[in-house]
Amino acid sequence: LKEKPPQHHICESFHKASPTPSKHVRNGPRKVSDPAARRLSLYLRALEELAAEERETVSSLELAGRCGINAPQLRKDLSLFGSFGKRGFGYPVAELVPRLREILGVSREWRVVLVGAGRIGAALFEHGEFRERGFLIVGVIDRDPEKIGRRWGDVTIQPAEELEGTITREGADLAILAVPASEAQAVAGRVVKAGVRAILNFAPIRLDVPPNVAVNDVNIGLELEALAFVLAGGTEAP
Amino acid sequence: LKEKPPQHHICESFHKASPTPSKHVRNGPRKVSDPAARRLSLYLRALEELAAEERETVSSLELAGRCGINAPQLRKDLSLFGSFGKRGFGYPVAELVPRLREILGVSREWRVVLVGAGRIGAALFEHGEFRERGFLIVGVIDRDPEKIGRRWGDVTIQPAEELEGTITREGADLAILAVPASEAQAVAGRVVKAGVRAILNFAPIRLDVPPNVAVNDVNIGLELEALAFVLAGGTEAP
DNA sequence: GATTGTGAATTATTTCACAGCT
DNA sequence: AGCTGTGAAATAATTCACAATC
Repeated sequence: LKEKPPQHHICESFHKASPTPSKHVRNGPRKVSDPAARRLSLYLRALEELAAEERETVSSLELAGRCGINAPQLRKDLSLFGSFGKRGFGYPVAELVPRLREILGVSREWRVVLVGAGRIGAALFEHGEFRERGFLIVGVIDRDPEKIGRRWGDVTIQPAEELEGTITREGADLAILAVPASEAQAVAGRVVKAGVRAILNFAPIRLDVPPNVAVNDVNIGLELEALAFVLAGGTEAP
Repeated sequence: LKEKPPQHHICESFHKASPTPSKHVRNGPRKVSDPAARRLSLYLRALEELAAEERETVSSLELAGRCGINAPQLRKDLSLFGSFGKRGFGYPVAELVPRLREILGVSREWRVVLVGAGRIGAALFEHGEFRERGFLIVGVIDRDPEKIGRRWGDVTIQPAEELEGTITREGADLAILAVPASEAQAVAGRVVKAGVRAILNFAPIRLDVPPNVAVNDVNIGLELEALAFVLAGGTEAP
């Protein structure tokens, strides 16, 4: 039995390659850690709220406070991508929003194929937030003959055989896997072969994918267990 | 505007207090980091599979491989709680499963109140995995008059006013918040006041709760954005 | 006067390497 | 011989502190 060295899940694929940090060549992003990247999403959301409130500037202290982060952390995170703030004033909200959108890759539209039209799939489909944020569901796949052919919004549920066809025809960039654990690995293999390079996986198993594919797991059971662990006092001394 | 120092979300509440690590007093758990705690859930799941396959022992190498973790990491994680393995043989599957269940706090039943009977709430309710793992939904709350009074399995959907009553009557330990972002903070305040000490939050906002309450966020939009960031090449040099 | 940007210090987490059992 | 348990080393992430700037 061999050790499994290449980690394809997102935490690992975030900081790949280069052991030399190649520091501070301002203007132009460098290696960004996974936690930092996730915090950027929080900042963007908070900034969008501020923009809606017509706020012109915001200090690192206030923005960080809204995100539950501390101020130096936020400043450091943003400084990875440039100097957006004005000393003495804070960050210009209206300018920073599009810059962050650009950095996070949400200034363009992403085409998503949803595999699995069960409860979770349906909940995700209805979740309007995606569309707002530029994630467009261009195909829904299910193997249940009852569901095939039904229309969800603009798309018609396709049978499993149409998975690859839908991905290539619609040019899907991203797949959401809302299928049973027993099928998830097989589906992952197929979507990858069809050209998808990022997967949001709701099945509670580790997907084995090539190193150039990013996987993000949403494991609700694990989240509950983490809470049980805290409630049970697992973090404390006996 | 003041800095927000106390972080109640789970990542922070995991490693609270004690700056002195008070090291290796074997037999009895010590401070456990958030990532380590989450890995324990992965190990448990893999071990349960192995138990189902009637495997007697498993090496750190194989178990770690199945979880996408490396072997020394796994050994170190387990060693935080004791010495479960036999040198030269590996870990005894049948013994380790209940020990890990105990450590993770999933050997007992946890009583859960589900707030929000919309798409996400319904998907969660149907998600049989919870019950298997000891999370029993003892109450469902919604404010939609259409839904109030409907029966979901053994429970009847209660109106919003019944939130506190349900929590105390049913002795709920844990709340799942599947409500719109605009209501999440208010609901969080109420469940905490009613005695809940752990929250699984699906609303894309940061909940402000007292420091003795654990919050775990499931933020699907953020997960998608993290994938977009990788697809857009955000982690790489220009 | 306020607030950013960032090297340096600190703290946390992971990995290594090997002694110690079975 | 094989594999665990664990200090020590290495790496990563966060926080601090303060000079630079508006």
